[in-house]
Formats: sequence, structure tokens, C-alpha cells
Amino acid sequence: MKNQKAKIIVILGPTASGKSGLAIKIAKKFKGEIISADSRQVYKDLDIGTEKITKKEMKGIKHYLLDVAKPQKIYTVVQYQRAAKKILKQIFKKGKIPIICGGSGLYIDALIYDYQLPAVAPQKGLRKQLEKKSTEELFKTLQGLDPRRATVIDPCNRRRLIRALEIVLKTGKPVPKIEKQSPYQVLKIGLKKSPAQLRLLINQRLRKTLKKGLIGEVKKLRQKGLSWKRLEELGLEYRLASYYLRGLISYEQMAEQMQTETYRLAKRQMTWFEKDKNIIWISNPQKAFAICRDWLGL
RNA sequence: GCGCAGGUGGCAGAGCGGUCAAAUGCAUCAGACUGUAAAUCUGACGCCCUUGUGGCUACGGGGGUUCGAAUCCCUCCCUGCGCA
Repeated sequence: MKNQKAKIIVILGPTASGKSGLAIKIAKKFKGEIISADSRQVYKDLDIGTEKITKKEMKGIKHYLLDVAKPQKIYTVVQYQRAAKKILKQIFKKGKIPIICGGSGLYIDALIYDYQLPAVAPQKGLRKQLEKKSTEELFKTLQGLDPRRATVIDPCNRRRLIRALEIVLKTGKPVPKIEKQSPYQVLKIGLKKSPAQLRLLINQRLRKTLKKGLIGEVKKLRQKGLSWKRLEELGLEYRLASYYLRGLISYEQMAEQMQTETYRLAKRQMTWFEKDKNIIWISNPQKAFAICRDWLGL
């Protein structure tokens, strides 16, 4: 046996690039099961705004890690990673091929590289305390406690500084370095779109999302007790829709801002993905089948 | 037609004689990314080059005052509001 490592296929790309549909087709063809890598589709009741795939659209293909968390509570990468690892094992056991499909780059990487993320849960009290300090103070403190981490962290990013300090203070040890070695054999296929295409796809999809009743979904979430603050944390659609419902912006402003913000999100996603030289980029989804077939040695 | 208020970079909007290629916000472009990642954060953003305490063109058009104007004056054009 030349290669013992288990095989995983990853379908990735910016939002609205057509990942879900392609993943299903690949799953059908190659006996696969899909693990979603979407930081928001993990939440129940966030269906329209996250463009979550419906049961019908799944076409009988098993999908994992959708609707596994309550929207009231933050679900983090680590929780995702833990759950996804278990599922990977199950799929391997069945002799099927796992297909990771999603646009949350960190989630994909955490899973396929098996990131050793520090087991320090968010410390509410500590965070509150640290929050009071200036960014500069936070950075200086980190320099003193964990010089290595301080050299690579963004000194302006308070959220990261606080998390790094949280780890150091809680464990008494520096933030561990992350190894980017995968225990799996991974084929990464990326769906490439031109900026103009992407803009078009995003706008089309957004129009559908609104038509399907995004506003109604947000109202329902409110009825279920979600605070405005929490809604704002659940992504740009929910944030902007809640601004609209609160009368802070007009419907037109909301729709327009959703477009530009979604496009910017897509660009951030691409910035992340483009660093990864192992991704095979295709602009024609049809090409994915041949690539998979070859890679699987069929 | 008269009166008043305005016309500034892709947009919004500061500046009201020098330190202004012009605050700030948005958009745009590029980038970062170790438990919120559809999040969080950074940089660039008039043009040119030999990239510099560099050159050039700029704050509606034209003219003027001044050593010096986006900033003051005259005039023309345009916009909004008020009065006819």
C-alpha cells in the first residue's frame, strides 16, 4: 500500500458559486456523503438567510452538520471540528467518501489539517476584563506572556489579542503553534468565478432569498426570543434585515447593502482560499467529475 | 426676475488665506486570519516618475487681489429653498 491515508474530497468556493449542487452530484457519482463546512448553516431555524439546502434538494444524499446548534448560542470552530471529526470516522467506516462542502475556510482547514486548537473555552468574565484595556495594552501584555504568538498576531485585532491572552492566562502556557499537516489525503476543488459573474450570482440569489421570506424568518426568530444583538451576530443578512425591521434603514438600503456586503464576503473567502496552492480551480463544474475519478483511481 | 443657501476627489461630507493632493464616512482595490470566521482586523486609494522633505494637474468655468487662494473679490454657468 502506497498510501494509507483516507481520502476526502473538498468542494469549496465563494458564496453563491454553486458548491452545494456540485457536491451532491459528486456524492451521487462516487458514493459520497456530505459534510457541510458552513459556519452559519450549523444553526437551526436559519434557513432562508443562510440559503440552506432543503431536504428535497439533497436528493437522498446524506448531509451532516446542518441544524446542529441553537441560534441562541454561539457555535464555534472547535465544536464544529469535534463533531465533524466524528462524522468523518463514521463515513470512512461505511466505506464511503466524505465530501466537505462549504465556504468557511477556517472550518475546512481545522477539519482536514486536524488543527490542534487550544482547549480553552471562551471565558466570559476574563473577556470582559480584557475588553476594558486598550489595544496597545493588550498587545504589550501578550508580548510579555507569549512573545512567539505576539510576533505573528495582528497587533490591532482586539478580538484575537483577547483570545490569545485568554489561552495563555487559562493554560499558563503559550499559544501552541499550529501544524498544517493533514492526516488525510485531500482533493480540493474550488469553484472559480469572475468578479462580474460572482456579482451577478450573488444578486440573483439575494433576490430569491428576499422573495422566499427572509424578513419573515427574522421576525420568527425574534418571536423565538432572539435578541437584536444576537441577530446581528448571525451574519450580514440577519444583521441588515434586523436593521430594516428596527426602522434604521429602508428596504432598498437593506437590499443594496446585502449585495455589496455579500460580495465583499466572497472576496474575503477568495483571499483565504487563494493562499492554498493545493486547490484545483475550475470554472466549469463539469470538470470536477473527471478530476475526482482520476484522483480516486477509478 | 428678485432674495437666500450652495457647487470640493466615485458618492456623502469637512476645510473657509499658507502646515491641503485636501479630515471623516461609504464604495473600490489589495491583504491578514489558532474557540464569535457571512466574524474580526490591516494597508492602498488624483496622475507621473529615477519612489523623493520629487514633479504635474486639481476644490463648477473665467478673470482678479495676494509673496501665497479650495479658502477673499468680480463675473458667468448650474442646483436647492423662499418671494414674486
